[in-house]
Amino acid sequence: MQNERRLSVLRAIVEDYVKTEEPVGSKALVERHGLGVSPATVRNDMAALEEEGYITAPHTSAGRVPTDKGYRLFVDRLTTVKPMTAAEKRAIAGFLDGAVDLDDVVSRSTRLLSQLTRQVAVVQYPTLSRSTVRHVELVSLAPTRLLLVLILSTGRVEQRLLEVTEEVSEETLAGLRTQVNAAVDGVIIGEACQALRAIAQPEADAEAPSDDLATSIAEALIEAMSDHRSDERISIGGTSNLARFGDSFDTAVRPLLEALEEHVVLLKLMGEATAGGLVTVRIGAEGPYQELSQTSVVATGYGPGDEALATLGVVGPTRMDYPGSMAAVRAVARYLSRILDEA
Amino acid sequence: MQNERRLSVLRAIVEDYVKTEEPVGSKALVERHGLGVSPATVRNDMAALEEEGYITAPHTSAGRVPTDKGYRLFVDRLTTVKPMTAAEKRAIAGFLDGAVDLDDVVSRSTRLLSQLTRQVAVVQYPTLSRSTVRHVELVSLAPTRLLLVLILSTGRVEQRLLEVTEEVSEETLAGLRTQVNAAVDGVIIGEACQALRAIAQPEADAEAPSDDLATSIAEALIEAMSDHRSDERISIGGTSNLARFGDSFDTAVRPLLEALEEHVVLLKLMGEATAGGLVTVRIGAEGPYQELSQTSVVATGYGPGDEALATLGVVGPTRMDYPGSMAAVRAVARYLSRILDEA
DNA sequence: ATTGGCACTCGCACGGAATGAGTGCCAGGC
DNA sequence: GCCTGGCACTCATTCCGTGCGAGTGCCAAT
Repeated sequence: MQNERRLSVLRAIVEDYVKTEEPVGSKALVERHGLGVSPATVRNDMAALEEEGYITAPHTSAGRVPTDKGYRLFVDRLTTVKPMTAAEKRAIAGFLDGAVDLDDVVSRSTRLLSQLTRQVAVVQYPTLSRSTVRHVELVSLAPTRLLLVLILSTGRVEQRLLEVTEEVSEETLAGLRTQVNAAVDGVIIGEACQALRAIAQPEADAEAPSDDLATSIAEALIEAMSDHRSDERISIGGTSNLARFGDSFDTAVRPLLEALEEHVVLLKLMGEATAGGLVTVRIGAEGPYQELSQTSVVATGYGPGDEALATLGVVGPTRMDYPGSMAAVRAVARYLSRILDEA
Repeated sequence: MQNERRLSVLRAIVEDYVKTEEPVGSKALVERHGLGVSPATVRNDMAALEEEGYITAPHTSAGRVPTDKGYRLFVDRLTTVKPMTAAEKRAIAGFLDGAVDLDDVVSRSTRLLSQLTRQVAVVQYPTLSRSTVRHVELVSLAPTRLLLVLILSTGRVEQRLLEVTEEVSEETLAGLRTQVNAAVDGVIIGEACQALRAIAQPEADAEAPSDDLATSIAEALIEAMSDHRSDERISIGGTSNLARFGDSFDTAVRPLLEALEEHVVLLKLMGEATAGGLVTVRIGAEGPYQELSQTSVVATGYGPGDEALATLGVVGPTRMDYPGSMAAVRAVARYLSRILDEA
């Protein structure tokens, strides 16, 4: 693939097809785009492109449609992420600024992203694993019932109810509270778990105030920290945008709807978080799920300080406005990261 | 509508139509159901039923289809909610018992309900308004940054970050903590707000420790308590079940998908919470939303002690298995209420 | 290398006929 | 009086056959 014009032709085909949703022919191409050659020339180029597998003809007498390989080349080499307009930037900032807590931030981001791209938006809640512990609070609700509150640097709050066998006095609790906080405050999750394990199994230390109690508290906290469920929590929005693809319902929409229910699949699909403005694009059958051979994923990582705590992105049919989606995904991830920075 | 057999015919039509998704004719009716009469007789009854508006014929030479009015009569008089089997009950209990916190309970209920009914399930988070305050915790994260944690009797936990201008000492905070908790512990939300307002505006009381601080804390708590967002929080699941209705995509599925994004609309649709085993059924155009003339809602209230704190139910096309859906909705609401009772 | 010309290929939309499920009505039987 | 078998009728759906047109592939000319 060296020829310069051929690339332009491919670009034009992708752009036209995404816009019109119909196979595009040689004549329409030269009219709509200003490539100063005749349809016949374009036909030659198209034949070559088809030969190389970048486009395909649904049937003999129809125009051409990009293949997955064609889309891939398009996003890799033929497109530069167009920056958002100032107005869009303002809209994003304004929309996200009103958020009151982490849940709200995530749900607003989801709505925003789905509206910007008119696709289905997926936002993963910030992962626990790399965040740090900000505070642990122990509250006694009833004589034998405790509430553990775990506050993380991302703003996420996990709580656990804990029934204990013996009554717990306020003093004991206060002691434990300071002990636990001394051990884990400001510490990264993984190490905090280590520290808690040490508390849970006081190796013949005589100074442990109330072994059973400390042990069960520590275990509950460890469980809360390593809870898989939290890694899997995601927010989905804009499902109704799928209505635009009422045609190809069985091949494209149905499998996607099913995948959206399978959060685990979805997360795998979004892939590893890659922060720092790098947007990953997964096109069609480029993954292990052949049911999703018609859907693409545009995703990126986000998190405070360019550290990718979680992923966010949009999913939709392969026939998608990639430059627009990539720009929106990148912009939202950037603002979201900034908000987490401040918090 | 007096004739006994006519009612049987209507019931048979509804059951058959729901099962086969096709207009049902007189011949098929007498074959599949054991009504011991000839097709001709059934035809007469059908003509009468059509006259009265309970069924309609899509076109001259097709079978009959129930109208909304027909479904209405069916659910009101022709069906007894069939109890769940023992196995189903066990499955429900087992599935809901593993939940670790309120979020988990709600999301499990959603999944459960959508799997039982093969419809889209909607579960509203327990409303704040009628629940009581169990505990308020004030945590200082940084010298000028506080975290307020509000724990309610339903197990719901709301948190708010609060920036203050002056540094707050641990002692001041402890004093405020006891003061606030003394005022609101165990008190129903509405009254707790009253009590907090009293704290927020200490009417020339000299003993207030730090007016500004107390005021802003109280205000943040009031805001958290009366936050509309929480009343609107709902969990949706089983969207992929809509795929079964790939036909009638534009008339049924698309409007429903759109309604599912509009949580406010959805909540209005679910209607007033009616607890105590009473299941409400809204059929087709029986509401203000003409876009949803093809969708029905089966809902009920739930909450601890038969007090309806929130609603839960399923939405789907009017052609729905009403007895099954009603039974599932009732069963899940019952178990969910029981769990909230225990918590 | 590009271009105009031209024959060719198919998918699709349109129209008419055949099909058949289902109805409405009527006259006769229990 | 209600039920039943028979019969003519309706009309959506299906199946072909045809014409049309968009679009291609190739070739000869520039």
